[in-house]
Order: sequence, then structure tokens, then C-alpha cells
Amino acid sequence: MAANSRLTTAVHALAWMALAGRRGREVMTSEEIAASLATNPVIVRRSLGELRAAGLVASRRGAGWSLTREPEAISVLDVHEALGAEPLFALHPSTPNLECPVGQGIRPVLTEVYAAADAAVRRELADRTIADVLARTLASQETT
Amino acid sequence: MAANSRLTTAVHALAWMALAGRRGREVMTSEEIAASLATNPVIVRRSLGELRAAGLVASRRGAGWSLTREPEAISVLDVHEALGAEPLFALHPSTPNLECPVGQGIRPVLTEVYAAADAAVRRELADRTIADVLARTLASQETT
DNA sequence: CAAACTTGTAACAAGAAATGTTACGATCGG
DNA sequence: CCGATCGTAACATTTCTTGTTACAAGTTTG
Repeated sequence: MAANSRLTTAVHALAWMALAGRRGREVMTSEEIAASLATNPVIVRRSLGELRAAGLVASRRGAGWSLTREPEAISVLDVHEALGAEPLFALHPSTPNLECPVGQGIRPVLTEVYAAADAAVRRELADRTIADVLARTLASQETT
Repeated sequence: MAANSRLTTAVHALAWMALAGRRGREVMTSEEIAASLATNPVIVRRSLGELRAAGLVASRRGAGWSLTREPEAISVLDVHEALGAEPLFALHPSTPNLECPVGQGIRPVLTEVYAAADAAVRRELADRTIADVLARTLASQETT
């Protein structure tokens, strides 16, 4: 259970809110969203709370949650970054031996490699929006 | 301490073995490698054990570890895959509500998005070899 | 052959992160 | 005012990573 499903939770919640909004329900409760995700409302509040800090959604106590932008204007990268986007790979847990030529010089090299991998992920996520995800989700069901 | 530094450990170990090999020391002990990483020899044996299963290194009890390929022929992607390359993002921890249109159709869509991100990372890692990493590591020190 | 060395692996501990749950104060809508 | 809902803390559980000790199995060397 240690894998990162936070992006899945957040994108699913936003897609569901976008669909509801299109149907005229602009405000949803964390309980309604949790029902679609089959999880606890607190999980939703925590997740959407991070998105609110990034300006993607808004909430009001006693009321509920709403999108602050059109679904076309929210990329999956926006969501990823709102969630805190941890680096894919980490450097050494403890400083390597600086007496060793490799230990002394490898960290900037790996940092660059990891940054390139990170940038590649971002490029992919930047290309897709919540509207795209929703459209493709619904399209797969018309076919069925 | 939960971030993934396994790739760092393995690439560092291989680069160090490549440098030693170039100096005429083709076989190294886990203790020597651990000294460069500033960690425990068992960590090295576990890490290199996974690389051995992928055919990147060889070992003999009582003897030590050696590369099975030229450093030019080992990409960082090879190492990443040898370590078990977990997906970057996971789908829902528990099956979403299939009564909901989003819950029903979103999983294949997200699977595709995550696969694209994964492929992008692989493309970046495939471009760099242990020889590259070692060369750049040593180059940074000549400058200093 | 015998002694010293090294791998292979199990067992365990500590720490971190994700998920899920309960609880309850704060705030909004009617 | 009252019920609904958010905001958040506290806690349990699970899983992963790193690190450590221990020891059997095999290799090397004298």
C-alpha cells in the first residue's frame, strides 16, 4: 500500500467535480466525492486541501467544494505539483566517502540525471488536462 | 528516509567498480564498495544481488564482485530495471465506485497517462551509461 | 588441509510515508 | 438557532527503505 496513489485520487476527484459541474452541480461535498473514490471523506478533504492551496479548487465550511477553473485549464501536471511532487529518485541517504573520486564527484552528475527524468515526466503530465481525462473516461463507456 | 535512493546506491557502486576495473582491479569486495558509499556491506550485497539477477554483475562466495559488461554497455535504465522499477504512480488503493461514470472508466485512462510518464523516464535513463556517469564524475574533479 | 576471508541470507529494529478511521471545534446555509 | 460540512488533530495499520548483527556456505591462500 506504499505506492503513490495520491495523484489518482486527486485527478479522479477533479474529473468527477468537472462532470458534476457540467450537469449543473457546481458544489460537491467531500462525502459525495469520497463515494466515487470508495474511500473516506477525510482522505478527500486532505487531498483537495492541497489543491486548494495551489488555487485549483475552493471550499467553504458548511458548504462544499468547487473548481476555480475550467477543467480545460487544469493540467495533470498542475495537480502533480499541487500535491508536492516529490523527486522520483533520491541521492545517498548518508554522505558518500569524499576521499573516493566517485564519492566526491558523483552527486552533481546524478542530480542532473534525475532532474532530466523529472522534467520528462512533467512534459508528459503537462500535455493532459482534467477535461481530456474526463472526455476519454466517458468515451470509453459509450463504446461499451 | 523513505525516498528511493536505491538507484543512487547501485549506479555509484557500478561506477566505482568501473573505475577500479580501469585501474586493474577487476574484482572488489562488498566491503570496499560499501566504504565508498559510506554504508553497510550488506546493503551493497543486497543491491548488487539484484543487479546480478539481471546479469549486470557477477559474484563468487569468498571472492568478490565484478562487472560482466563494459561500463559503456550498462545504461542507467538497465540498472533501474534491474532494481525492479516500480511504477511512478499507482491507481486507486481500493476499487473505485463502478456505479459512477468516472469511477467506472477512469482507470484505463490513468493507466495510459502513467505509462506515458514511465516511458518518458525510461527514455531519459536509457541515454546515459555507467561510463558516462563515471566520465562526468571524474571530469568535475579535474576542473576543481 | 587449515585458517582467514567473503558471499548469501535471515532476522530484527528504527524511521518514514500512505491510507484509513474517529473525533471534535469552527463555520456556513436555511 | 440547528444541522450540515469543512479543517484538522490524533492514532492505528501497513509497507518500504535503510541499517545492523549473525551465521552457514563457499573460496582463497599459505
